[in-house]
Amino acid sequence: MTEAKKAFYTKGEKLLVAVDCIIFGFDGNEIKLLLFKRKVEPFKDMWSLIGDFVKREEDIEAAAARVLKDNVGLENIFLEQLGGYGRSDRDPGGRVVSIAYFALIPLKTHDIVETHHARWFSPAEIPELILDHNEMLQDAVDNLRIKAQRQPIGFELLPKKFTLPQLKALYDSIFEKKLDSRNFRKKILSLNVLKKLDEKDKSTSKKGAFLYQFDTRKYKKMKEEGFSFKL
Amino acid sequence: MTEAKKAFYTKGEKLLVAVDCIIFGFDGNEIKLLLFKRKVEPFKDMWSLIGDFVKREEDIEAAAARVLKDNVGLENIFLEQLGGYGRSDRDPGGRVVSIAYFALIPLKTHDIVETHHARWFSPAEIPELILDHNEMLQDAVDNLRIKAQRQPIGFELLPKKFTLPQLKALYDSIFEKKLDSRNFRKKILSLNVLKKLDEKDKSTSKKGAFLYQFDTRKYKKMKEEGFSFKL
DNA sequence: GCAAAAGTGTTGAACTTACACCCATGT
DNA sequence: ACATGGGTGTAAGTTCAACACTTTTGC
Repeated sequence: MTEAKKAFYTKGEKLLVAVDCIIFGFDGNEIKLLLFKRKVEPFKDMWSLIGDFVKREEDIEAAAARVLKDNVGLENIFLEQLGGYGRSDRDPGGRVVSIAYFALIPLKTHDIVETHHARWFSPAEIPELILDHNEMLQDAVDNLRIKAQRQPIGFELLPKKFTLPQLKALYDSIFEKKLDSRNFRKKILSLNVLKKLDEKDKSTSKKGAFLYQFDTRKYKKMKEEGFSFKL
Repeated sequence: MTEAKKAFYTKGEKLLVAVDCIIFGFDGNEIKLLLFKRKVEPFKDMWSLIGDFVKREEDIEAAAARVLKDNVGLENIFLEQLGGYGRSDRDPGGRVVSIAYFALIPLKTHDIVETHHARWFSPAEIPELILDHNEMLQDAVDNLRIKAQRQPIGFELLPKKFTLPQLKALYDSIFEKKLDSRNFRKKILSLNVLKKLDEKDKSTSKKGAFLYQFDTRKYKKMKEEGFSFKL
């Protein structure tokens, strides 16, 4: 391209662009959030979402995936954009526009990541976070609630085999209220995406609860078409 | 801050950040989209969303508001973020991360903006747009449909006084199907946010249709609380 | 045998959908 | 008087919300 043609682009001011990941998990009982101790100034050692700067040749979504891989060791997990945060004074360390992503990671992988730099927090114990990260988190929670009613979204948070009481506990936790177990079963089973297995999980009761799996084909189809799952 | 402390920020690569605005309007009959002829290379003279680069000291939302003010002459209008678009190859002119916003502007102001550089398009005649703008637009339409069911969102598109047939035409257009007029009236009136005026608009029929206004207090309250408005 | 969690149905209320005719007025 | 768009009600079907007891089994 000629210099004249490039003029439009060169007059733009360049800014730092970051991605920040809100990582939700589920311990079988409650939804949890993975937070990290910040390693750099300003706000060193405060709790923070995990993030990084976007590289010049990198798609922003790829940057978010890289952050997850590097810090949690997971690939191919549910990752969806929440939105851009760009108040000019949001980061005293410099002008940074951040794109927030939220990720849902399944139960069994939880134990991998707890170190002195990273910890799972239950909603009640979320501390003050750096910058506008509490705001991002609140937006993510709102988003999750809305999504959970239109897509089988919470399902990304469970291991391959799970029980209905577990699934209900997940929804209870997302909506912060106890759903009616009979109505919940009726609704979830009527979606017709669950396969009942011949196995029971006896870890939480003497009677044991039947394990279920998603019927992947129906599940994907439904996800594409969207659905309404009112609770 | 010391040099050491700044190291984290200086190692980040700076990128151009832009905002692009999807501007919806309503002509009393159909929802419309305002597009602009691009003035610069690459893709000069192709149709495009309107946008600009974010300045170093400018909030991203303020940048979107500025774009609207400069190009459409409107301030204080409904403006909501759609999300960030950041594929590294999305713009052959340079590496630009764009934050898309959508704006809803009311009927009466429509006529202000038509020039040879800007035109209102009906959904059926949307041309090929530059870069990923068609993708942004599709996302905006999806978003609008979802929002229209949870918030009185379409209302931003109407002038202060409007008739129920107009409001129905707006919803028909957003959802691309003819709603049942009796059911529509029942639902919209049961929301209890409309004030019937003693005036009629006779511009579209001999009988004339009663004009309505929003009860601003109730309308705001409902917006805060959210609501479900299934169609 | 008892404690603890899993599992199971019904009923009334609320809401959604489908549907067709009269009204008011300008020409 | 007629053409045009505005306005109105009801009944059937569906969906939602509220509700309590029985089952299984490890201890």
